[in-house]
Amino acid sequence: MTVELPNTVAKAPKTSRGEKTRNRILDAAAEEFGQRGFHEAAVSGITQRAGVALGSFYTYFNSKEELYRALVEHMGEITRRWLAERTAGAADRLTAERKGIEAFIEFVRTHKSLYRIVMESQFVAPDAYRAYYDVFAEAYQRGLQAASRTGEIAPGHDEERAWALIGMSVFLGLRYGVWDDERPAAEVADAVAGLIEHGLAPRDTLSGGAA
Amino acid sequence: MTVELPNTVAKAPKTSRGEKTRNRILDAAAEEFGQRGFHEAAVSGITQRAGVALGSFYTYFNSKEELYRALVEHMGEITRRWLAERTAGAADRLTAERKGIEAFIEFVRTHKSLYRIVMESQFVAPDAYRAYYDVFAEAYQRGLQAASRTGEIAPGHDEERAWALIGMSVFLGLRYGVWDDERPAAEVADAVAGLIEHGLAPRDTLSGGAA
Amino acid sequence: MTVELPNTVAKAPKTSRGEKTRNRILDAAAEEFGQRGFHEAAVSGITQRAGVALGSFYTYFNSKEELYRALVEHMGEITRRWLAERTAGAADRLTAERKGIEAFIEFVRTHKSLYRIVMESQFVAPDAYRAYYDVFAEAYQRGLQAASRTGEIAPGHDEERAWALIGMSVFLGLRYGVWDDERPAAEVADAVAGLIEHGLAPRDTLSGGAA
Amino acid sequence: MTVELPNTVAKAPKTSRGEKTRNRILDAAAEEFGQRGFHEAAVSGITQRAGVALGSFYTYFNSKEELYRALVEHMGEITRRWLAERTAGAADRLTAERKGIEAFIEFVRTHKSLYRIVMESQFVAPDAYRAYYDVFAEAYQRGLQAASRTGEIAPGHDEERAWALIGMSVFLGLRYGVWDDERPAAEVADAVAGLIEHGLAPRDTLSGGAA
DNA sequence: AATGAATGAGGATTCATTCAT
DNA sequence: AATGAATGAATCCTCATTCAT
Repeated sequence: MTVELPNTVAKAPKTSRGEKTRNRILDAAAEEFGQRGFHEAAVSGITQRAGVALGSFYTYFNSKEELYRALVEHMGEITRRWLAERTAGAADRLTAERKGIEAFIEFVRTHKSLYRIVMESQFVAPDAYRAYYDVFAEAYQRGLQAASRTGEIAPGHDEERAWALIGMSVFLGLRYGVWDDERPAAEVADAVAGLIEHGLAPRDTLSGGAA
Repeated sequence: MTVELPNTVAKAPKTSRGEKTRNRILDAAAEEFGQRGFHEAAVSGITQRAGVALGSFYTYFNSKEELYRALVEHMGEITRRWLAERTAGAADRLTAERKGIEAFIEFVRTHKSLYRIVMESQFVAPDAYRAYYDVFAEAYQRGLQAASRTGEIAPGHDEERAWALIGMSVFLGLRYGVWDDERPAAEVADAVAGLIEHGLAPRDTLSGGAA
Repeated sequence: MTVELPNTVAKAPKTSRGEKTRNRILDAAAEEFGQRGFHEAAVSGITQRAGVALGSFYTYFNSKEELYRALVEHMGEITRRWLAERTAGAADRLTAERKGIEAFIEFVRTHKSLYRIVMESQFVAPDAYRAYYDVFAEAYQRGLQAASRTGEIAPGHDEERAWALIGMSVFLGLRYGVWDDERPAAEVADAVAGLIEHGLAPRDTLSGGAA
Repeated sequence: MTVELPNTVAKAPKTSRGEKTRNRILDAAAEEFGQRGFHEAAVSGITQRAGVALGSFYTYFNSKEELYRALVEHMGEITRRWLAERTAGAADRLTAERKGIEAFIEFVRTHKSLYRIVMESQFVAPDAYRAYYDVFAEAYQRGLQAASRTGEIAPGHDEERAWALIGMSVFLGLRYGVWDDERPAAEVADAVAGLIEHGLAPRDTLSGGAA
């Protein structure tokens, strides 16, 4: 894993040797944080995993927390790329929704311990956590707006709908990705497809049920 | 606040004085944990808030974590009671859904710092966290089953639908209860009402949109 | 077990009910101290075993240590009585020595955990520990003096001989009483009988070996 | 004092500076434990004596108890070296016995507070205590066997004799080394020499006393 | 850059003893 | 006498961070 330190590049390496060391620390940190959580994780544990001296940690990062934030931001990019790739070819918005849920569950399963970092960031770096979801919500919202303009989905309050749909994915990811990963992701996505599709679909005047 | 220590009644007070002290500690702990989080919270901080000696903490609780768990379980009860009371009079399932979301957002707002304890328990007492939501999910699932039997909602995979709907509430609660509590809860609930109602409503053969 | 509080009777019970409570505490303390050692033993553990309230401990004893000392002194009496009874009928001093070793090993085995209290007192109440052995040494010394006057044993430095012989018993007791109690005590005593008997016996001019 | 950490080399220093610090802590610990005993001794007391920060203790030792054990094992080596050096030139086994007692008393006097660590280990690290004496007993036993094969001493049960003789030394060391160090050690050894020598010497058929 | 030794604040927990009822 | 609640000093250990080499 190679993490591009985002905006606040605190301590950039200047040699390729340094580059390598920094990356080893980053990888080790992802493991340590993912497996043990922020508070149980120790900087010394990270450097041991990385096979470097304790002091080297502070050559590249200003603090344990700074590295943690970097990891969260990195996860944001990873997540978005994963979802984008897997929902790209969707024929329409509703198909994209189903695919998105499936992809998210698979993402969580594939990055189970990494994903833990994101979840825990709510209590370690709350602003990073919020930023993680805000980015999604905004993109989601734009997607819904576009789809409702084209009539693919019913018009509605897109911000709230975006958060609601994100919440669905997150909890399905928790339940069927983190806690129980037996059930095929597609099956889970299919199980809620009706809920989402009818929930979003344009209302037909003749539509039954909820007026 | 009076917390009935659940199963593992570790150290029950035997006098009314003890009862009072234990409750003072419980209240203080809820504040301390809610405001500072589990790791920042100090037992000494709790006892200071409670106005009792440090040692008194251990007269009633075996550890900081045990008390934390007790609080999470207590929150489960509080939450269920709150929601039950506020969705009780709903005319039908779909109304109940909308009311449930509204009520949950209000709950979060009302118990903002307490609710933090629940969320953080995912990383402090993961089993307690899971139990918190499992109880909801089971009840939710039963509710959906009943409603689909009576034809109030479309039949479907109730377990997955339950988790999806819980996720919606949780994230709306996070977004509009914890992070931003300006927007009237009813307004938020209304904003997603269509999504839920059409999503769950019995399908009409003539219904347009999602096939 | 009933311990007569020795000289420093701190808090004597005045009723027969009090008498009973004090004795229950004493018995419980012997168990707790014997099994867990002075530092691991807790006053609350003692009172729990005794089935009385924590506070009652201080109705009868001024401190944890005071009780401990009482127990050590009590053990002195027990030990002496045990040995006296078992060496009483000895035909002569040398027989008494062998019997004494056997009896001591058996004593240690019979009171294994109680005996621990004596040993540990060296670090908890050093004066009590010393007193325990001083009493033995003095009696031993008098015995040796008498025996050497009657010619039963060779004359010698009785104080040093007394301590040497006590040391033998104590270590045989530790090795074959506390650590390993399989070997019949009589066998162990027999195994060192020659050492003691020849060591103490009157020297014959024709005696070989050590001049 | 330089202690070679035995088997479980937990945290070996990698620089000479570290080596020095570890040794300072070791020396300070020997003082603190020797003077105050294991339970009264505080890690902070040790580091203060050593003139290092509290945390440095844990740079080299995993726990208070681990260091204590290291000290006990170290004492085993010291004791054996001391005795070996001082009994080396003995003309025969019986002389060696007398010299051994004298040397042991002197050892105890010279390392009075260190020796306390060994004695107390019975209640802090019982296995280390037992190992301390087991090593002696085995060597002692081998020595007795060899001597009885050459006819220097009477044949007999060497294991039991070894423990008996160790017990003698230990108690003479306690009485005349720890509690009272006025009497010249040689005098004490001489006082029990007859006991040991006649006790061990080969039996002459004409020997009087004990048949 | 890299190393690893040194630091010391911080915090949970224990438990003998006191005291009010 | 008996109870058990209340106290708070005491102590071990962790670990992020700094610094000298």
